[in-house]
Amino acid sequence: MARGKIQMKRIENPVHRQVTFCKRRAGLLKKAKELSVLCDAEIGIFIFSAHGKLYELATKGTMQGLIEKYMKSSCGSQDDEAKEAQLLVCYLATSLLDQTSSQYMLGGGAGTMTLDELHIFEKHLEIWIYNIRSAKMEIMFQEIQLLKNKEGILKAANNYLQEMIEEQTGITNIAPMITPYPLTTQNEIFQT
Amino acid sequence: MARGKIQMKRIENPVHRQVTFCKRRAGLLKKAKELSVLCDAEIGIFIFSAHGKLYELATKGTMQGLIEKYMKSSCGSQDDEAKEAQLLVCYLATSLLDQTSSQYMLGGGAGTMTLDELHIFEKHLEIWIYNIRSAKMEIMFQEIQLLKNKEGILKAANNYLQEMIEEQTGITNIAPMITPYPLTTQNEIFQT
DNA sequence: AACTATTAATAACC
DNA sequence: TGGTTATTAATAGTT
Repeated sequence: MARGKIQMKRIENPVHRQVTFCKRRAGLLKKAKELSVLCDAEIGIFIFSAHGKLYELATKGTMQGLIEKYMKSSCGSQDDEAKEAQLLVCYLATSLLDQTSSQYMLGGGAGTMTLDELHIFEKHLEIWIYNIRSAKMEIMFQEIQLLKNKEGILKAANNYLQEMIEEQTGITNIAPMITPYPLTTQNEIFQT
Repeated sequence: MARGKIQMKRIENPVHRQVTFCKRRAGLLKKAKELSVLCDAEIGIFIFSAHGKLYELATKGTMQGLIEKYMKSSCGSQDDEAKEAQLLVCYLATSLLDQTSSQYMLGGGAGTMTLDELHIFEKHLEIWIYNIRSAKMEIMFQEIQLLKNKEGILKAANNYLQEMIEEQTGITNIAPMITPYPLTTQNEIFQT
């Protein structure tokens, strides 16, 4: 917006890009502060530079508080189980992130949660552990199936090779072999 | 920035404030998009109006992804256990919030976590459950102590009343009474 | 929501 | 980086 307008696309010259990043970043944060003051709004901004460096602003309170508020506001269009899970995450995040000490928020027993809250929390975690165990079981079951399939394929291949050898040599008492290379079959869609 | 400058303080006229909020909010988001495009930056903004309504922007990817990235960037100055716990929360949040389906992310078994990840996750939750149970136990222990104290006080009061009655009436075989009102003692610092 | 007179932001340059 | 200035962009007050 000065000395000629610029195209709204990535600035290719790295020096120009860096200069513009600094200036516009400062401008953006200034505008955010102004908006917050003038209109009594609460604003959070994160800016990650192309190289991953973080610049942040939180008007009023902390970024953690804003993130928490954001989660409460935006997790509003989902069904019950997912919502419940998200609330739990918010709860965990709140409890933990508010904590600056070295202990888990529950260590020491004099934390901020009541007995009822702890009870609910415990039940949630139990459900999660149950779900995790189910997921683990399913993954292991799939792996077992996969291994069984492979075993069957290898045995079949082995038998086939053995028959070929028998045909060619007339010798019948060769021990079963293991095929030394992978066989490509439709079962390979399970990646190991 | 037009037709006269304005003071950098809350606009008291609600109509003016609302209009300015709309205009400057649009301006801020526009500037953020421009900065993102021009300088290849990743930007997230939340704006909560004074009444709590949320307006958000995430250039590139989702706000959840940005929050995650933010947490990874900014949770860098804490000790090990707290950091571990925070990473776990990030992990939970990521896994859950990326999910729009009605199931927990682990239901169905075809989720994004590997067996190793699930294993670690399970261990973390077990630790948490252990900590929660410890906290519950401690709270319950305190309550038991409190109840025992109260019991002792009530018994003492009961005895005292009984003695008074004996003195005044000469009758000795009245059954022990329960005091009908609470006694204020130093043990009341444990709030029930 | 549209219109402008102004102010504020900033692209190019140093 | 940090400052200057010619321009453009944003917007305060108004309709």
